[in-house]
Amino acid sequence: MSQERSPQLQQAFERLLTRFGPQRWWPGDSPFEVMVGAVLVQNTSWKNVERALDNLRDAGLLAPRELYDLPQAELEELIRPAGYYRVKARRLRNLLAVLCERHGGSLDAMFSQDLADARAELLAIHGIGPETADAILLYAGKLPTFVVDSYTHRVLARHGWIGFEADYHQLQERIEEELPRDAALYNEYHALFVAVGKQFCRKVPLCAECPLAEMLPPGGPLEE
DNA sequence: TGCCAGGCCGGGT
DNA sequence: ACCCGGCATGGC
Repeated sequence: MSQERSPQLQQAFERLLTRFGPQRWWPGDSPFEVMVGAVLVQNTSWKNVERALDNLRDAGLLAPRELYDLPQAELEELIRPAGYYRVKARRLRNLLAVLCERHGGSLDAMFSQDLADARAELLAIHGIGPETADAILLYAGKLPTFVVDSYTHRVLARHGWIGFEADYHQLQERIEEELPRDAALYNEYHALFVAVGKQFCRKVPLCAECPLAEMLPPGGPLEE
């Protein structure tokens, strides 16, 4: 019954936090900006997203109604630096339609539902997948859902904490069952996974200087 | 120069 | 169920 839970993820969190310090994610001045950024950053570097957000901010469009009223062609031009600008304009408008037409443009209204309901609502939007939905819920809504990304997957799998074949849901369950259900912790931890991933998982996988190197299984990182 | 980045969708087998 | 291509810009 009281099954013993190994504290590996908690230990990894401590190490990453010690090494990298608080990440203060998500960059953005308002929850709405965070929400927009979550769509724009899909498979894209944050640097490019910043340009797009700057354009929107300079145009005074970082508000639900203002952005939703903008013609799609103009939206496309403004977010162009973020890449995939035609798809993303469509995806943003799909999201804005739900936000504006179902919740009167109020993020608070959208996030005051049960987490499961809010998540389902986001996932039903064309162009919003699990990672984008969770990023919006956690970073814009402060709701406790863990954001899984490719770095998270690699780190956990290479340490043997989960199989490489694990899908998004399995990873999320595995992580959430081992950590206290705490939005601030999830927030920091996801950002730390990205930090360690960028530095150590890109070219040289989990090299000796990786703060998690000592937690690797005997024989080193597992291969895919 | 080529490859990649904080995904997601649709079509083919 | 699986695999794969499309989507696009900017940085290294």
